[in-house]
Amino acid sequence: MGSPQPRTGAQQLLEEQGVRPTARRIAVLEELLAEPNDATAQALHDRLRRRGEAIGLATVYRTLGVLVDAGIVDALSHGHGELCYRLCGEGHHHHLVCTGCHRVVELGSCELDDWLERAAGAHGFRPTGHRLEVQGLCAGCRRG
Amino acid sequence: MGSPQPRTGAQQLLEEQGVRPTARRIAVLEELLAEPNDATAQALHDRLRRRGEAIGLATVYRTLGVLVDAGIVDALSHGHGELCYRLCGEGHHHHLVCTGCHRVVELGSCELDDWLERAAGAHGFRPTGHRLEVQGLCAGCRRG
DNA sequence: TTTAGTGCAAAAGTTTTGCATGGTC
DNA sequence: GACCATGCAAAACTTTTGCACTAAA
Repeated sequence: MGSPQPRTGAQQLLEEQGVRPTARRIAVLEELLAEPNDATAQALHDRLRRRGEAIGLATVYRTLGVLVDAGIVDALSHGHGELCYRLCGEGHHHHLVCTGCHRVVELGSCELDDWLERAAGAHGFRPTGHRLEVQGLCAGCRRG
Repeated sequence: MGSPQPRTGAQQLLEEQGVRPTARRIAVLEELLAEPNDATAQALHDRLRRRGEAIGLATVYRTLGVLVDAGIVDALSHGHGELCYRLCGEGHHHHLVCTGCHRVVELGSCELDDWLERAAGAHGFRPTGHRLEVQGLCAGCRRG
């Protein structure tokens, strides 16, 4: 009874979300757990190969798609051609990206809803979702 | 004195922004002036060809880049692989996109600055810019 | 005439897909 | 054993670049 051997956080996360916890998926998720900021699919693939995982690029893309669908990771588009992926906390939040070092911080509370409801309503819209991305400079980069 | 012949709005807009008003650039800008919402570079190219313009796809991309640099159009990234371009009004604003019909409305006033200053400051960040994209359903699509 | 813009084709880069194979339930 | 996941390679797609040529100041 109980788990005979400890499962990694990654494996547990996958099981909780009803995603089959394969070795590759665990590896991708571990890489994201170790990444405080966001990373492209290509970057994740590089790191996994360097770490010794025999994983294909297509699998990284497929896995990230599965993780996004499961709500485990977020795909951010910074406005260039590629998407960035990032493990996300619970609930609604936004990202604060440092333009100096690319560090990402989550803004937990979102107090936009009331304003949005009014502003969108004035145009006949009912807002169903929104995405806010804030650029800024973190304390370190302001000094540096 | 005065203009001997009326210039199109597009040509005037280019001149005002210090962009050389070539035939191709005028054509691209006219297409954007006629588009109330946003459009991809490929879509604009298609329309221009269909309209009879002998314009290359590369030129459309180059022109859009010039127009974005000049602040005449905005590039929106909806989170897929391609960028959408849209003629923009003056000053700081945000976009309200209908997920039903892809209609875009500009939200003129932005009341986020105070909140942002506080929220970002709590993480040691100084916000330098932000982008808000709101998804919603317009009145027509809610009925339809 | 000198510079900047354009067309075409090729290249670069990211992401997706087809298919045979291997792993998981 | 049935089904899902994966590796590999090829394809699809968006965007950029090189270069010869043309148009604008």
